[in-house]
Amino acid sequence: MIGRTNYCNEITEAMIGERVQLKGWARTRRDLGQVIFIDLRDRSGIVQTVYSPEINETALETADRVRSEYVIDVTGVVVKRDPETINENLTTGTVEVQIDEIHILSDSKPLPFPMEENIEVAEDVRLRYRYLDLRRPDMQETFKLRHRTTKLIRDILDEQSFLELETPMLTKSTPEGARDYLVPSRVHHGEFFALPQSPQLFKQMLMVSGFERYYQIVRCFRDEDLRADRQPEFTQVDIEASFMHREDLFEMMEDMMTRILEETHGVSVERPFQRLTYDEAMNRYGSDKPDTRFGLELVELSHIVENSDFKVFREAVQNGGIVKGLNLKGKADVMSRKEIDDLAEFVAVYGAKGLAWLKVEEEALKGPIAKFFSEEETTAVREAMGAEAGDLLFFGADKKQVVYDAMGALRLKFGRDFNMIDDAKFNFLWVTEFPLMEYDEDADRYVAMHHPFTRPMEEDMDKLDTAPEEVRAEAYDLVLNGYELGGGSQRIYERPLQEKMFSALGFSDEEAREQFSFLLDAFEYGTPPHGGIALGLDRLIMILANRSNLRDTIAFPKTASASCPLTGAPGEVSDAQLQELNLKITGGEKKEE
RNA sequence: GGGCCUGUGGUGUAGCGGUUAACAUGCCUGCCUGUCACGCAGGAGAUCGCGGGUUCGAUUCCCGUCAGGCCCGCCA
Repeated sequence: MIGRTNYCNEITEAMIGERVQLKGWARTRRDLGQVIFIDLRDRSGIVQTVYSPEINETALETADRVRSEYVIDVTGVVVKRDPETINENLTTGTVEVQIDEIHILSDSKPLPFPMEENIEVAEDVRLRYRYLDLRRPDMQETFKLRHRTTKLIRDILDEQSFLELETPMLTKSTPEGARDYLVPSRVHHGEFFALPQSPQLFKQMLMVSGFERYYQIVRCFRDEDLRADRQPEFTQVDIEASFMHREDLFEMMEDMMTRILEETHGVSVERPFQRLTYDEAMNRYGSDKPDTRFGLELVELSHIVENSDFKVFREAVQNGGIVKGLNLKGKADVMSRKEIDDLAEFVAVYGAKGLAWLKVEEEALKGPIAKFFSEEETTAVREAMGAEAGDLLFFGADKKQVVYDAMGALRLKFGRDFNMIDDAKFNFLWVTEFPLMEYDEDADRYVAMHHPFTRPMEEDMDKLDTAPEEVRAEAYDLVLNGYELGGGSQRIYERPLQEKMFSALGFSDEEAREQFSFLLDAFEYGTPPHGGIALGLDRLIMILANRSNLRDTIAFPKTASASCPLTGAPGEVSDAQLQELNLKITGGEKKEE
C-alpha cells in the first residue's frame, strides 16, 4: 500500500509490536494535557492513536493542534491496551497506536453538523454539504452496499452471458410516458434531444442486432414530481433477452435477488417467489405493489350489500362500484372515536367520500351504520370478514379505483401504525397479467399501462379491436416489501402487431411512422422474440439499506423540488448561451439572483 | 397543480403578545498523564427564513413569499 501500511480496522492484536503508518481523519481528540488521544478514522474504521512525552515530545505538540476532521498522517507502534482501558465499542478497541511521528496534511473548519450516524439534520443542510454528509460512516456503508450489489449483479449477468452495452443519453423525445428532460441542439435550430426515460427502444433494437442478451446499469430521467422513492434521475438495471421466455427470466431474476440477499444480508429467501395476477393484487390488497409482509386483506362485500338499506353501499354497487371491508382484529377498544373519525380525512385524499365502520360485539355489530343492516346481511358480513368480538371493521364503497386506493392505503397505514410489519422480512412478489392499456379520461383515448411495445397475452389478442381495456399484457412487476422494484414484459416483435398497437393507442399511421418508424423498420429484418425487465437499483439499495428515502442511496440527489442545494442546479445561463441555442426565455419574471 | 407539516446561535431543540430569547452539543481560551460522547473552569456566538399586516408593542397572531419534508394528482 502506498503511503500507508494499513487501514485503521486492520490494527488488531495480531499486529502488536508492529510499526504502522496510517492516514485518515481525526474523529475526536481527547486532550488530557500530557497525554492526548486521537481517534483516527479512515474508510475502513477507527483506531485510537496516543501521544505523550514518553513516546515523542514533538508528536504531542503537533497533536495538540489537531482538531476534528483534520487529515493526518501518523506513524507509530501498535501496542496492547491495559485491560481496564479496553474499549469494547471498537473492533480495534483492545489495541492502540503510540505515535512518534505525525503530520497534519489538511486542517478543517468546524463542521456544520456532527460526523455521526443517524443524525437528524435538515435535508437542505445535508445536501448543501453533501461531501461531508457522505463522509459519515453510515452513508459510507450504504454506498459500499451499493457497490457490492451492483458488482454482484454484473457478475451474475456475466455468468449468464449478458453483454453490457451502452445506449445514448442524447436521444429522441417520444410522445408516450413521462415528461422528458430536454436538451436543446445548437446545430439543429429549434430542435431538442431528450434524455432517456429508459433505454427501451435501443435495447429492443439491440435484440434485432442479434446480441441476444443485453444489460446495462444505466441512468434514466423523468421530469415528473418527486416522492420519497422517486428521483428525477435514477439508475436502472436494464435487461433484455431474446428467446427467453417469461419463466426463464423469472428464474434468473429470482436467482439474482436471492443471491443479493444472501450475500448482503446472509438471508435466504424462499423460492419460487409468490405470484399474484394484477386483479388478485388489486382485489386482495388494493394495490398493484402490495406489501405482503402482513395480512389484513381487503374483503369483497359487494354481493352481500348490493341490496342493503344503507344507501351508500347499495348505490356504490348499483353504479358499477364495489364495497370492500377491512377487519382490524381486536382493535375495537384500542382506537378512540376521534381516531376513527380522523380516518375519514385520511381516505379523503384518495377520493373517498367517507369511511364507514362497525365495532364487533358478541351478539351484534355496533356503530353508526349498524342499524341499516338486516340480520341476514349482518351474519353474511361477519362471516365474510371473519369477525369476532372486539374487532373493528372498516368499509369502503365507491368506484373501484377509489376503493382500491383508499382501502389499500388504509391497510398499509394500519400495518405500520399497529406494527404488523416484520422489518426483517424480504417478501418478493411477481405481479402478472397487467392490463395492456387503460382509458385516459383527459386524453380521451387508451394509453399503454406499461409501454406501447408490450405484448398482449395470446389468448386476449382477439379483443384488441373489440374490448382493448380487457386485454391483458405479457407484463410483470417485481415487488419487494410494497415497493415496485422493477417491471418488464415480453415485447411485440412483429411490425403488423406493433402497428395495430399504435392504432389502438390512437396514433394515426403517419404519427406512428413519424415517431417510431425506426423501430417498425427494424422489425422487418428478422426480429427475434424478446423481452426483458428493468430494476430500480436505487430502490433496491434503499430497501437493502433499510432506508425510507431514495436520497440516502444516491450520492448527489435532488431535493423534493428537483434542485441541488450543493451546486445550485438548475441555474440560469448567459444570454450568449441562449443566443447560441436560439432560445428565448418568455413568460414570468426572471428570478433574481 | 393541490393538501399537510417544519423554519429560533454552526447543529439539534425549548419558549412566549412585553424575556437579559433558554437548554444540549459544537466552537474558542485555560487546567489536566489513561481518555474513548474525557472531565473541570471561563468565553464568544441569534437582526427568531424573508416581506407585509393587526397591535402601544410581534420571534409569538394573520396574510403572502421563499426554502426543506411528506402525501394526492402526475410518474408506461
